[in-house]
Amino acid sequence: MPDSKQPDPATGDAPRESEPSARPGVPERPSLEGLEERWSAVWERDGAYRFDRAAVRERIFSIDTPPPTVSGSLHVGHVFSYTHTDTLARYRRMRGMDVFYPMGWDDNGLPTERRVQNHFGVRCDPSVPYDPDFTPPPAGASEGEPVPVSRPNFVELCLQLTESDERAFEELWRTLGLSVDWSMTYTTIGALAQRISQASFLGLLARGEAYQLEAPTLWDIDFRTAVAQAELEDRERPGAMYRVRFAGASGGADALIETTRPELIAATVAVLAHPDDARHHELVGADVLTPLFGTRVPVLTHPLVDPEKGTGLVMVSTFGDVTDVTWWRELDLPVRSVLGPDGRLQEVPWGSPGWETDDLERARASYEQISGRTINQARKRMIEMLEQDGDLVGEPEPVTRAVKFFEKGERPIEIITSRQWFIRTVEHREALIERGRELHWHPPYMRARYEDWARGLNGDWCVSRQRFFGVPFPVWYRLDERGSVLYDDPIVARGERLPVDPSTDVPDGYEPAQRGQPNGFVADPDVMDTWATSSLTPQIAGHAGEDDELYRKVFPMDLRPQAHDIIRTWLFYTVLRSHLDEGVLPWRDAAISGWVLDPDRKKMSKSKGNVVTPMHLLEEYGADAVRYWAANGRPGADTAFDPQQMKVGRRLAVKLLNASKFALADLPPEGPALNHPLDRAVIARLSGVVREATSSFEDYDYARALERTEEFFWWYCDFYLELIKGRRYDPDPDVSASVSHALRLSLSAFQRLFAPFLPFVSEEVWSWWQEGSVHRAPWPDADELAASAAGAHRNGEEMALEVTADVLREVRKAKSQARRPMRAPVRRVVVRDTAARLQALDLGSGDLVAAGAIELLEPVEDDEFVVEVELAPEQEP
RNA sequence: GGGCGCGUAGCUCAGUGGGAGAGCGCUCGCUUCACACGCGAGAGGUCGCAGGUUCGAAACCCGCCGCGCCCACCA
Repeated sequence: MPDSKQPDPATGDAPRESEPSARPGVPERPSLEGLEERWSAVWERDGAYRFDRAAVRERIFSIDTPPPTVSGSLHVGHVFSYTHTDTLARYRRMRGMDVFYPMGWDDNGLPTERRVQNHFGVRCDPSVPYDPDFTPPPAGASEGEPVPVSRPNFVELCLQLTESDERAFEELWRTLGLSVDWSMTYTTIGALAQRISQASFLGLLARGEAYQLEAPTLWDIDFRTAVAQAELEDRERPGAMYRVRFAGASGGADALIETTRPELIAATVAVLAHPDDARHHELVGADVLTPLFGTRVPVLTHPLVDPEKGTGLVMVSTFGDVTDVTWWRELDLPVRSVLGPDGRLQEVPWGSPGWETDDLERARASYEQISGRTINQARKRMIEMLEQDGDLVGEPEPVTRAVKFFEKGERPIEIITSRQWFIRTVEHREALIERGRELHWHPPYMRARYEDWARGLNGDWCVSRQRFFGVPFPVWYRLDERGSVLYDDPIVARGERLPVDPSTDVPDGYEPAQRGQPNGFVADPDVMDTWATSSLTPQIAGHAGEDDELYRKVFPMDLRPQAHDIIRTWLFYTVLRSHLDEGVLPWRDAAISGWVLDPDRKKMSKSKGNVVTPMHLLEEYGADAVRYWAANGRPGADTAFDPQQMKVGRRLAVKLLNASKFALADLPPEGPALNHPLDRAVIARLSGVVREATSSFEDYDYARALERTEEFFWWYCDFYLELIKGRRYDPDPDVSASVSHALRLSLSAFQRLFAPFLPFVSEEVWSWWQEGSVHRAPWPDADELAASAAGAHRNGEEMALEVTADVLREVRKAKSQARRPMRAPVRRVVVRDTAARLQALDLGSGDLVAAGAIELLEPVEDDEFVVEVELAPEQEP
């Protein structure tokens, strides 16, 4: 409860009655309840975190915030890493920087599509015409087949759903106290992001850095879209190794190969051995026949073949895995494609060119058995047929192997030939590695992940996706007089028209009626990989091409914060785009966060069902407490989810409330200088802590800054505040003046040191006695504090504080062991110690005898520190 | 198979050349004039294992073991 009659703690003056003070004074019973709501409203009202675009570049600190994927809800892992960034932002702001800290929402892409399909029970069908009056079926109502809707209708549903998610996300971030400038928010599906993505793409196309190619592509058979190497992950899957006989053609020797994919025998184009493998020398150069189909395939050699595996012979099919693609390319083999985009075996023209066979009837009959079936069904049937024909040799051997999956997919990736857009990556590999070395990594070892990834790239970045909710490619194709698509010379949109949707917009010089007609045009049907947009977040956030004055002030950015799992995607691609478009690194520093692990040290993920949602944590422990837990996670280190740490954080916040109340409520007037040794000593130590916290923050190590501050703060409360109580309440203003001064200095520093971590409680205690927001206050100055405490070290005063605390600890121990209260009087304390320490003790003995209720303090010179405590006899009740 | 990280008290983790630490948990005590959302005290460790460098190693070097992550040509 604010008390307007009490003296103003900052000045000691009585508040002016006529002018209601902005400073409410120290409340009777300070509390954490409701601080989030109260202060976030004030910060919003005052624009506390508003970016000031008038600032000069040197005073700007710009942050390339990760736009969280808008699909469902944020989890505690987001809270973790976004808190790390926020502490850094708040530190820089207090250092006087104008912090550019926008938020983005990554709403475009597959996760949203999937969510919309499930939520509304619809499916996108681009052949359906747009229905302007379409209303979706009520959520959960559709039991049966999903309703086909047009692409524009589908996109509308996506926008509708993401918008409500984004409101919920913003609400959570505000409750957590992220100091973002909410007037700068962007989305990856918005017009700005679309324009920048399309403009960048057209630039790359004009410079030959983007190209279109019909080639074997990583393909997800469920989503029916191409995916990129960076989106693959390995999953262990049980399988079996089959040994299969390929009969020698024209009476030659048989070849025994081993494969896990017998369903691809019809797609086999060669059998390979290692060039040095003597076992197969006579076979090399001959032809063998595929079992069941009788296709002639050559036996060739290639150094990648591992002679140790199986028989040393391997079949090459188009395409079973990425190695097949290498062999196919390097040995210039033909394509025999059996797998369709839907993951079923497709019709094959046996007997026509490329599908010649020594036994046409048998080939057709065999293929009849698997045509139209799924991969698993075809595999099963093939094994049965091979077994019947005696071409399956021995027993299949069960194996567990790593299979590549699209990270969001449910069935293994296949490789299917299709026309896709690519951005050149491989030829820039060395330059990109060099960019990675220019970047300052926190922690430094994270750079290895970047370099490993860059070195391991085996193809250019496939950026086209056969999906709907994304940024379309701004191109059309001409149709010839027969209506065939002419891919080689796309019509590109003019820059002023961007963003365009080629499926509804019409290219210059054409009429809408010419769409799909002979001599007319068609739209490129694809959208961009979501990373193709989010790799441009620095440009999007900075409004490149739209507000170049702003862009020049914030780009290249100062900081990219993100988690380590997306170094190969988000970080790598952003470096690539900036390198290709601007020829610079997109940021100077990268701060890499770890993951939140569940208590069993497993990664939290939706599929494991161990995800913790954060809102109830914020409600139960308070935002500051949750932030405290997060800020304890070292940069880059995976950290266990631990509500216990949140309780500790809450304790710390309460302690700051109470210590501030003790120090500031009815504080006597301060003197001009610190004239007591212990006051100078504590400020000298505080100066060291500020120095350490500052250098930790400069090194992006928020966790160390917090740890050092916290450690000293608890010590300060337990020892210094106890020691000075006598002088604090002394009615003689000459006695209390120095301690009053020290309390102001120290509390002011503590409140500011904690502000990046505990923004709500820090603002609360700051508001009791200071003008303005603590988050706009200058970061404590170690040199200034050291100057206030000048001479403390030289005069042995720091030692005085140390020895005084040592003795107080011994006195407390004696009382505790005697099971007496801490205020129990002590008749006599004998302190044995070195002369230097006894001399120092003398400087603090006044506070010591008061705090310990000591009647007689007796120093005795000795080599070893020993304290003898003689308690006064217990009084009878 | 390669790379990176980690291994310190029951738990979570600091500590990078000289004394083995913190918080939580546990035990005991204390209505103390900021705080019982508190205060004080205590028990608890072969610093993964083995070797080396050094006057001295939890720390530096070599090897091994275990855990995690990333990557790989995964047939």
